[in-house]
Amino acid sequence: MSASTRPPAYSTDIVLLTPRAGKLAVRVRQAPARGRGVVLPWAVPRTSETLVASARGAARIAAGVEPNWLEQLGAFGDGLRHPSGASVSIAFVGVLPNGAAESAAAKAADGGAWTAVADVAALPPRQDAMLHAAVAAIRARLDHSPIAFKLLPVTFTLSDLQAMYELVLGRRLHKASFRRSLQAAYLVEPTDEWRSEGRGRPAQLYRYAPRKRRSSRRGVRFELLGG
Amino acid sequence: MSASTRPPAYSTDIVLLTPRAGKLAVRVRQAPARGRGVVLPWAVPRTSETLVASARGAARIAAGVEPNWLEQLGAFGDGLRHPSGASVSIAFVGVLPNGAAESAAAKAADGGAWTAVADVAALPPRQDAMLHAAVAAIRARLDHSPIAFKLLPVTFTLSDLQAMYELVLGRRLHKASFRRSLQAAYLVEPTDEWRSEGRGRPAQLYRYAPRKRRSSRRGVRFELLGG
DNA sequence: GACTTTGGTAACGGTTTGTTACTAATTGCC
DNA sequence: GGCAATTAGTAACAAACCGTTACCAAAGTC
Repeated sequence: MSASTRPPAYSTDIVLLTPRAGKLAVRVRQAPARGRGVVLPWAVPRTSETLVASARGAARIAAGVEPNWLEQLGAFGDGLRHPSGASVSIAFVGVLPNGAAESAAAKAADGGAWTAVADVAALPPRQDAMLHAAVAAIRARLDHSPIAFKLLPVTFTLSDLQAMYELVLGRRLHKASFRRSLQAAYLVEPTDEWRSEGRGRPAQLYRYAPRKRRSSRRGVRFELLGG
Repeated sequence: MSASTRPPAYSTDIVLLTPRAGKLAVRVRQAPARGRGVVLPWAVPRTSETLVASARGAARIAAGVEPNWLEQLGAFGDGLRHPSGASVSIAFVGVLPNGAAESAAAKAADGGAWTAVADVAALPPRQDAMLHAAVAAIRARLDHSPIAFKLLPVTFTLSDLQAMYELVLGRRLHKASFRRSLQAAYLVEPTDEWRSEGRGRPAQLYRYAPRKRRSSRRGVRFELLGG
């Protein structure tokens, strides 16, 4: 990894996301050399190591914890510059629940920070593509993978859950419709606990507890835009 | 690539798919060495070359044509054996329209063949994972990407189109619902031509001609199964 | 107690969609 | 020619879905 050695064949990079102050935040650290840019955490996998394990390790070093949910985004390369000098980088996206980042901050080994996705400045081109791909990926898989639940603590209110969906999707949802769909999906179960947040009626806490249900068997949707 | 040289750092592999006799067929060729297994086309990208270009090249060599639609599936590795010996392989999925494979058969440089996906035997483990990922990917993106249209000739009947959707999805669709959804999506336009296939009323030929339309803005769906 | 704020649900109405049934145009057979 | 068979294409009904409005509940604040 030092500047004198030959660049590695490939790197594993991780886009770590967590909710923070009502926005999606990503883990970055100062670019090692010149400039005031930032970089995503990355590693060069050992030959004995799987790709996911390498990405997990990069996350642990960067943020002090391993992500709650992790998925490969694909291989990025093709002329876009990368800090490692590797010709190809395999990107992962990982998510952390709300407070996990703070409580593990002491264990974080790099001098990095969590930054709102919109405020990230001057990422190397290849990692910039990864960040956009990561946001698009969690948006696309939000209703097929339990991403929203992995961004929340184990218990949460239905308003919390809806806010998380709105945060990832970037648009408002209607309360009644959201809850009706949620009920039909048998994804959550109520706990005995209630949470009072100052003003307003206390909200019941739920936990993620998916039950098997018959698959939908719908017709086709034709959601494509064109081209 | 010869057995005496050091294995490459990574390879690009391509899952080429085309409809054939009412089933999805994939391009494979005989495994180079021992055994009666088959392998997917793959290449070692030159350093000056992008990943897609390398995958396109592998497709051109294997099938004589470049795919009509191409998308990266991701990086595969992690202990699964691969004929190249590379520790990581970047997989692509590409599709060809109905007759394109036959008309370009002369230009195919390897002694490969098109085999129904269900009949493929003894693929190396890593490539077996790629094949499954490829089928899952085109199924998942079928209503967001024009995959079905790229599996068909430029003009086609609506029954052809529905049959292609059924082929990829692996289940039957209802004619009236399918056409109603298609009409609402403004994806096709009729040509002046009609095709008579022997018995039955002739069918009008259509072409893919997507127009811009307002995005749907629906609520969430909660399609996930659990876990 | 009245007002505000947040949680939670009922119910109306328009839209979507699975399904059945029908019409249209051709070929093959008597 | 006449009629069954076959494939294309559409109309229309009924149920499910879903966006929306409205309402009630339980807490804090004045």
